[in-house]
Amino acid sequence: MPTNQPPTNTADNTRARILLAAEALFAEQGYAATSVRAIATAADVNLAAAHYHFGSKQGLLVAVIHERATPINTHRLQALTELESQPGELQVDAIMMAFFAPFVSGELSEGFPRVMARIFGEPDELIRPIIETEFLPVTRRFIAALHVALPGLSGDELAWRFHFVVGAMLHLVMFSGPLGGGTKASVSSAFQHLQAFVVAGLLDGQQSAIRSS
Amino acid sequence: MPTNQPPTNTADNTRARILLAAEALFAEQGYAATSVRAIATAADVNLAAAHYHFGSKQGLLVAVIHERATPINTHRLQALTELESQPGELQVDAIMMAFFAPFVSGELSEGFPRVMARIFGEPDELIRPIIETEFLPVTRRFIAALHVALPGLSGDELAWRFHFVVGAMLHLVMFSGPLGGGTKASVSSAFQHLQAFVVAGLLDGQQSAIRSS
DNA sequence: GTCTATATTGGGATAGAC
DNA sequence: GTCTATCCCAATATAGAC
Repeated sequence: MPTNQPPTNTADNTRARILLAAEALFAEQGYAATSVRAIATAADVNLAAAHYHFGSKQGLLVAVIHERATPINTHRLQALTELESQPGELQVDAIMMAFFAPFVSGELSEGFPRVMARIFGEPDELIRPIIETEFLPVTRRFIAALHVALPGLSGDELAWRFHFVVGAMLHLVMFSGPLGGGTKASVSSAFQHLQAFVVAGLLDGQQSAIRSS
Repeated sequence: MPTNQPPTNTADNTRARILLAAEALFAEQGYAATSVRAIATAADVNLAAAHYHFGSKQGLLVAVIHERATPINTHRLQALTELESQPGELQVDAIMMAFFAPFVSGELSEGFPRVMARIFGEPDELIRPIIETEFLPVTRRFIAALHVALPGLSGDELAWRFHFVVGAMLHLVMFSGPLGGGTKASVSSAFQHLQAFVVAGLLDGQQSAIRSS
């Protein structure tokens, strides 16, 4: 009769353990500064196992991001679709909430968000396919929604502002960790500050007919 | 009589050439993905020369950043001091202009700005001393100036908002290059968008008594 | 699917001649 | 200050036994 022993290593959770260790180390050190050896060691897994399951270091990164991006995309789209189906005008702050919330849901800042914040330091050839595959489609949906909520802005203007939103979000993540000297606010409160900041930035230049619901 | 021949390699411009090549490659690929060998080759310099002049790869990075940060800091402080010495209220958008303009002065987005945008992907131990030494003092001055211009905001709130400003700025730089699919606006026009966005974000929650000069 | 052992390459850094 | 040559280590990746 199998007692509930702690998960043994010889199980097929090997793949999952590698993913968790990789996420943690990529978040701490970035991609290039992390070795597959260090990941295997942290996961208590043999080096060859990592290559067996993911093929290459790059494949491991793609898997880590895909694993997290998929549910985030689902939640973002769910929230956005629900907003769009509601009567009344689309609110910018509701759209942004739908964008931010799934990104930090449940987790602290020591994980996937930091992986994303660091990944942009890598060479373009590495990150471009990841960004385009995992995030661009949903990003376009959000920009389209903002286009409805902010009819006064051109597509160019809106695209830039959305970049600013993402940049502010990722930079916040970086400074929520050991790098944030002096700003020790909790992550959720920091995201409230972010929310107010970007909503104001997005609304700039619009007629103040907002808050009419 | 020395004719004006193209700068020869055996001159003491070796150090300068290494710095230029390092800046270009760090901007393209990031720090970790760039080898000192590649830098030496690009600079048409011997590998040992790089280590002679800068000691280590990290020393080379520090030198690259210091070389550019120093004049930027000077210009930023000059502009800010001039603003503070003028009669009338401190304007948020003038402060931000003083912060942004020296960062992109003269240069396109293929250089130091991209180095800065990528550097945050590196491990904290590498970048923290650089940030604190080269940028934190001037950053504090700007936050203090914003504190005068935005008396309604707490110090915490202001610190966060400044992080957002920096994050938006650095992300803009990344997407002004090959990564910016579809958003091919010129860098200066992009910075005008950035300026409007962050000023609105900074002003959020203030009484609209601005524009009173 | 997991391990040992290893192939192979590339990179940081230095010694020592010039 | 510059060069050649090299040390030494770390890294990705794979072959092949189990």
